[in-house]
Amino acid sequence: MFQNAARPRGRPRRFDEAEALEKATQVYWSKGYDGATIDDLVAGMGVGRPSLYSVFGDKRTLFLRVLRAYAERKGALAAKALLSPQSLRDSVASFLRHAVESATEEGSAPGCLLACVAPLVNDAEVRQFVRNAADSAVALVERRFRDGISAGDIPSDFPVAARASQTLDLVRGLTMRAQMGAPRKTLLEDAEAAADLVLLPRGGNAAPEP
Amino acid sequence: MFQNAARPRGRPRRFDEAEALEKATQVYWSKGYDGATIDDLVAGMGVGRPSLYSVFGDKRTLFLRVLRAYAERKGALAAKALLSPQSLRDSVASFLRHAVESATEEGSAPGCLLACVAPLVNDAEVRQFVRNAADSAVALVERRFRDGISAGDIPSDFPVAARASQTLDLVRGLTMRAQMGAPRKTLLEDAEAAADLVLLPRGGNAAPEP
DNA sequence: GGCATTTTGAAACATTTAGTTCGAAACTCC
DNA sequence: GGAGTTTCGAACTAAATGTTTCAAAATGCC
Repeated sequence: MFQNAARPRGRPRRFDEAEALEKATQVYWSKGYDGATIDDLVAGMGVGRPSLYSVFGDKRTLFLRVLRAYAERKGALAAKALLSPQSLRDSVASFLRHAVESATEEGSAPGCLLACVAPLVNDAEVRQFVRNAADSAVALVERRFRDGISAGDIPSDFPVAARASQTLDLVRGLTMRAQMGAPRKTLLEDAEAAADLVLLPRGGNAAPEP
Repeated sequence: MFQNAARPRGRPRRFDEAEALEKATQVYWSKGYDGATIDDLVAGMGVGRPSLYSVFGDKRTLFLRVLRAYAERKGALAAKALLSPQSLRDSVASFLRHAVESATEEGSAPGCLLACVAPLVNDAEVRQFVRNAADSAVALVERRFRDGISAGDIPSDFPVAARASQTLDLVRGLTMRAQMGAPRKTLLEDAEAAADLVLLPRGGNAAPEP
């Protein structure tokens, strides 16, 4: 009555797969890939060791699943933060603010799994994934800048590509400071300032006031 | 005749302490703190295991020594890059360029020990050290900005504190991209653009052309 | 040359780690 | 209720890891 999907045949699982993956995210996030032991994961996920291996594969495979789920979830939130607001300035500020809030969320380790811990993992597939995620992020910001040009929020000679990658560099900087323990309040103020900076008109020209 | 310092009494060391520390830097840098095993260090440093322990202490102590030496060396180079040029724009560009060059140096792992691997080490002393290094760096840039105001390179209402921390956030972003495998050429171009960005006059005002 | 002193290399040690095995438990289907 | 299927918990294994021990080697001092 409660589940429309037919219940599988054998003994039912004691854990929820998505929930366990979320818990695994926290473990990897707070301890790093090498620093997280299987015991840490077993304890943090609330899953027996054999279940961990049979359901999620080995440590590396689990990390990849964690990373993919994390990137999908956080990527969607970041895109929403960037694309929801009307004005470009609000979009960029919201994007940066979201990054800071996510990196300073209580209950999670500070920083960012994708930005701070994954790049350090010595694995070709992980590194490729991180690169792709970074490329997607800058492409997203670039698109928003182009829409801002169409909407007249910024001049048509706005250096879209450069400012997009600078926006992401600033996000990385804020995220790393979050991991280093910088307080959320400071970082939120800096996020606002960063939004102002990347939207500044090119040097040497007067700023148009639309 | 060769050494003015009296030679110590016992069997002479087969390795140079500073050189071994440099090699250890490379090992920690490329493999991370948890990822670097004592075997890696012994192999990379060209030092026997007992010598490693008797001279450098345990793994954690060695990492702290490595980190301190690294920060001192790289900090001096960064300060030189920032303070040598005459014009402010050259200073900032040189600072950013130096960061990129250091993070993409061949023969070393990409990225930065202090920016990419140390913050992930789960140790209070390491984290404190990283925080202090970050604070020193932003203070250095702030000072350069203030000198730039005195020299008339930038207007007196230039937001020194904000732009200094943004400069360092951009450095962090560039460094992380280096670690992710971004090519040096791209990063050097982006470093120039970053220097232009952080020196842009405040929005809404025309840029003074001195 | 012999003695004190320091470093070295190889091996040993205790612990931790990633990954597996296996019987018992919990469920569905008949 | 019993057969078949899947998961669970605990113990196990083999390898890796951080650290130490110890005798032999290399030096200075007398």
